[in-house]
This record gives sequence, C-alpha cells and structure tokens, in this order.
Amino acid sequence: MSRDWDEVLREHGYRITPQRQLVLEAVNSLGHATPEELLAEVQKTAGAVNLSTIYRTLEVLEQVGLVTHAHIGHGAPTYHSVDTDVHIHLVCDTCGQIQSIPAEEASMFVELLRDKAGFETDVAHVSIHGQCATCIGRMKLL
Amino acid sequence: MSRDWDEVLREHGYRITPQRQLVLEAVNSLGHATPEELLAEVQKTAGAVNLSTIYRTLEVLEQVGLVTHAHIGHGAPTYHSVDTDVHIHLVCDTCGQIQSIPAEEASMFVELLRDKAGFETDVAHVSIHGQCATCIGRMKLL
DNA sequence: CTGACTGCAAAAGGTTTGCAAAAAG
DNA sequence: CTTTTTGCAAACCTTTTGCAGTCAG
Repeated sequence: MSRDWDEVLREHGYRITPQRQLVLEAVNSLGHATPEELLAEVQKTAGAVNLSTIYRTLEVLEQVGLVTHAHIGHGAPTYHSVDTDVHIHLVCDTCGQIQSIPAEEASMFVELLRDKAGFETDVAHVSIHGQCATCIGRMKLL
Repeated sequence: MSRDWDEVLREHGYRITPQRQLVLEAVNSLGHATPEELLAEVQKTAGAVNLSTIYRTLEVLEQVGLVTHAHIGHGAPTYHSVDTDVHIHLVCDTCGQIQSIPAEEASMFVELLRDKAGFETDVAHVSIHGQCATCIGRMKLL
C-alpha cells in the first residue's frame, strides 16, 4: 500500500525530503485534514516545519497523485490520501454534520454526465450539501 | 416575479433600504456573481456602498430566501436569485470553464441519496468538479 | 425618537510569495 | 557542485467585526 511514494516523486523529478514524508504520513494517518491540522501533526515530529511548507508539499503531492483535497465546509479544504476508498461527503447545512457514502452510489449520475455533457466527474472533490435525516426530522416537529 | 421582495424582508422583521434593493437588483441582473462583482455593480448606482454591506446584505437576503449562493471555483462563492431555474454547475478543474445543466438531470441521484441516506440534497449549492469534454479531448492528443 | 443599518477601519482567516540559507542528488 | 526545497517574514485576498454616525419606521 504505502510503498513507493518516493518513487512516484522521483519519477516526476521531485526530491525526497523528510518534510514530504512527514506530510504524506500525516495525510494518511489523519484521514481528512486541513493544512493547519497537518501542520500540527507534522510538528509533533519535526517542530520546525513551516505552514508554507505544508502548502507547497501538498501541492506537490497532489500533483503527482498521492493526495487529493475536497471542499467540505465553507472554510478550509481537507486533504486525504488517494488510496483511501473514494467517497462522497454529504454535508448537512443545518447541523454541519458530515456523512460519507461510497462513491459507487453516484456511478449512474457520473455516467449520465459523461454521456450528456462529456464531462468526467471527480466525485470525491466536492461535497454534496443539503439536510441530513436528523435535521429533516427535527424540522417536521415544528 | 420581482414583486414583493420588500414584503418578504418586512415579514422577517428587516427594514427596506436602498442598499438592499440595489444588491438584490444586482444579484438578479448579474445572474451569478461574487460579492466583489456585486459591489462593482451596486457602485455604478451608489458609489459609497461598502463591501461589508454587500456581505451583510447577502446574508440577510439569503436568510429570508431571496438569494442563494453556490461554491463554484475554489475561491469566491457566487450568489444568484432564487427564482432563477435551478441548475448544477460543472466546473472543469483543468481549464476552469463552467457549464450548467438543469437540476433535473440529477433527480435520480438526489432520490438515491434520499432513499439510502435520508439526505435531502440542495443540488444548486454545489458544483461538480472534473474535466470537461474539451480538456479530455486535449489530453488524449498527448 | 429608537433601534436597525451602514460606512469605515481594523482584524481575522487562509494562502501565497520573495529571498537567503540548507539539503538532496 | 548545482538545483531544489525549506524557513521565515511579509504580502495578499476574502470575509468578519466593532464602533459611531445615519436612516427607516
């Protein structure tokens, strides 16, 4: 699984640095994390690492396909490793809770977009906004 | 159509101000616009209006249901009036171009989310990211 | 009149950049 | 030894907030 991440970087002409390794490990261990959160995690091991390095590193890791990011709330994007199961985030605009569903659930929709618009969807990138079951239930009580 | 927007505001205990009218008109006429763009539009008529007023006004207008926003790119959200036809944005991550499709196209997906997760989707709020037909074609040439 | 609303300026949150020093290959 | 990468500090951009004056009702 977490094998030749270094190879991937090298193939793209990037160098292997402890910072890159640490950021990648942090992304893998935290699952979903904002740049700030990744910084905190990385700094547990290497206190001198800078936020700008996190950003630059994420850019590199994303470019070579080792990580991706998704826009969950309105604020900071969250990064996660690519080999994690692809999933879609359902964000409740009322209570803010996030639930994940496997990306396959969207397959017919993705196909429809491909057929009708020639559009190749990156399902994991966006979160779907709306109201979760709990909040809908709560509204009906009023 | 653009009738009693003032009534709606009043019903919610808000006051009617020229700024609110101008912002609402700007939202309606621009279709999709970022706060900055709305400011520019409003300032054509009332040069003294401040950006913070735009933000505060949009918040109010959104709360009473006269406008909504969608997250199109990574950066700025765009606001549009509620009575516009509901549509979904397909954002190409390669060229940045945006195409719209009618929201009905997503109906089976929305239903699936409702059935499986009890989740009521706000389709217009999110944009779908991926690659547009043109960019896919261009990649194949390489 | 009185409280809601606005303009202004300052602060905050998140991300980017220039540069010199440090490290990778 | 050459080039990339990093740390630091400052710049940037967008959004938010506090406050005093202004305006709608």
